[in-house]
Amino acid sequence: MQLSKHSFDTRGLMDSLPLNRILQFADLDGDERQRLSQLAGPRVKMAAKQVIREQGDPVEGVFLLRSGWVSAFVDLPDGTRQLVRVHLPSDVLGAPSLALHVAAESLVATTDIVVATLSFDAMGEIFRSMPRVAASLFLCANQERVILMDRLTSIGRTSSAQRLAAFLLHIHERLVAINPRQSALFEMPLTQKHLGEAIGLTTIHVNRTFRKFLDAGMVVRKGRAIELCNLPALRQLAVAPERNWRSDPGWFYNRI
Amino acid sequence: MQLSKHSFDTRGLMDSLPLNRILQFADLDGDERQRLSQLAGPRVKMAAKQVIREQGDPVEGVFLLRSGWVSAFVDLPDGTRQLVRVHLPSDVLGAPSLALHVAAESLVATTDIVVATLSFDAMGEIFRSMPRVAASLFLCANQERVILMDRLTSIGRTSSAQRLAAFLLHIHERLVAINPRQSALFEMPLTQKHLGEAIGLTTIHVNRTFRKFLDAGMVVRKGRAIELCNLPALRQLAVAPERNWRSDPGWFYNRI
DNA sequence: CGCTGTGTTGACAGGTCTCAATATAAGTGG
DNA sequence: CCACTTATATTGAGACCTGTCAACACAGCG
Repeated sequence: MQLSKHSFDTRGLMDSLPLNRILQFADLDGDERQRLSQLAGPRVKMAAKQVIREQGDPVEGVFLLRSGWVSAFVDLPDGTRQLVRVHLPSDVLGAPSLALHVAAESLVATTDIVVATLSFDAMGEIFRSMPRVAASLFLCANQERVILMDRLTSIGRTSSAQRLAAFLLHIHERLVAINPRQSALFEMPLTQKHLGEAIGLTTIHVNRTFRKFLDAGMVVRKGRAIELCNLPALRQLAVAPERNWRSDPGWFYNRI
Repeated sequence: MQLSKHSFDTRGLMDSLPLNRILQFADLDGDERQRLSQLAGPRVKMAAKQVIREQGDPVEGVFLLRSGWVSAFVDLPDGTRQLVRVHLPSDVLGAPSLALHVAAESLVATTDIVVATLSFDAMGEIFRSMPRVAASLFLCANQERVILMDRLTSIGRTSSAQRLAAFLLHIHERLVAINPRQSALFEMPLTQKHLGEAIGLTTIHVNRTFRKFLDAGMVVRKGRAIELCNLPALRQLAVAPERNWRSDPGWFYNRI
């Protein structure tokens, strides 16, 4: 990992990780959370646009995003790239590449971020002695698959306006999952170039499509933030099926 | 699951499952394989076009594909659908929906198939007492994420010919992974409609694109089979990055 | 034998991309 | 704080790729 000059280590019990994402399917007990936090490496600050790990780099573990946004790209030889995932705080980064020797995706800080590392040894420890945490990671990976499947469907089967609406709604829903009091107004650090790379359109066409949303009053821009003013209309436009993630603790963990 | 009238139960030690996919990252010992086979439910035969589990159906576990091809679709309200995954023998089916109450994808038999079930209880047992098998499932899930990311990149950033080439090559590579002696000639049970649903094109455009491959001699059709006659040309056309899956047993399992 | 699913082809419409240019905002160094 | 540079956003015109509509051939199958 490229270390920022501002990087520093504050590992310790008081320095608990944001585990919202891993804990979403069921509560882990205090001991499990504490051990998980202890397994994480030092937290590292990085500036926006810094590269956490580039496609082709050797895989030495995964990362836990403590704060900020990270974009995962698949780079193509011609210089274009596909934004395959926008990561928000508490996300596990880079796990897909665990199946590979070298990273399949480039992880790029979209905002200033703080990340911690989870080494192979830490992963091994989790699977060896923390089966409920292992199951949580497994479920998160499968949740990511559903999200990728929905993105694939959006890009493969729907128009530019539908794609953009679905993507903006998806980001909003994820922010709500992190903070239930999140309103429809949120900071949007992704540029229109990012949006195009995410939904399979050119920057120019994203601009035209986004402009239609603005003109229609469905979205309003306020500085670097946007407000989704007409969620029902956006939802109707974006035909994406609703996904209700499991949150009933007993369903799976009781069996472990 | 919809039971075929031909379904029958042959669970038993002699009835070992095809575990190529789960074993790909590392060898499990005989005891682990045996217990895994015992955990699986009865094997069930189903005819082509039968639905294993439909989008919206309650999730009660996952499936192990013993033989045949299965397609996973995300269905849209307007009747169109995205083919998000082609499953081959030894694949785990339906795992993405573990994170949900109801299935995110429809699993449809593309050929006549034989599947076995893996219940929640079986999954719990795996995570509780077979950590190396759990890790294998986790790695498979992450491998699937890479594959989905590559499909997303293909659809989002490349032309119709590039998409079709990448998809045909992907199928071929997976067949080779199952059978290293697999030649470039293989049965293709997917219709052009399937292909279009997989790579985000209309059937008609798939036909035109495929025809160009035929006219160029890159692909030859032999009955229900096709032969990829010019793999280098197809690979150059499909800009998809090559993914070399880990197969060094020690890297992760030694830590468990 | 008709039926249904699949493959094939042409003409045309439409959505998205490309190219070019400009405006606006953000970042940087003096 | 300003001048400069860079990144991002915006707009128009035209080309190209892909989709739509319509029609027909062909095969498998009951």
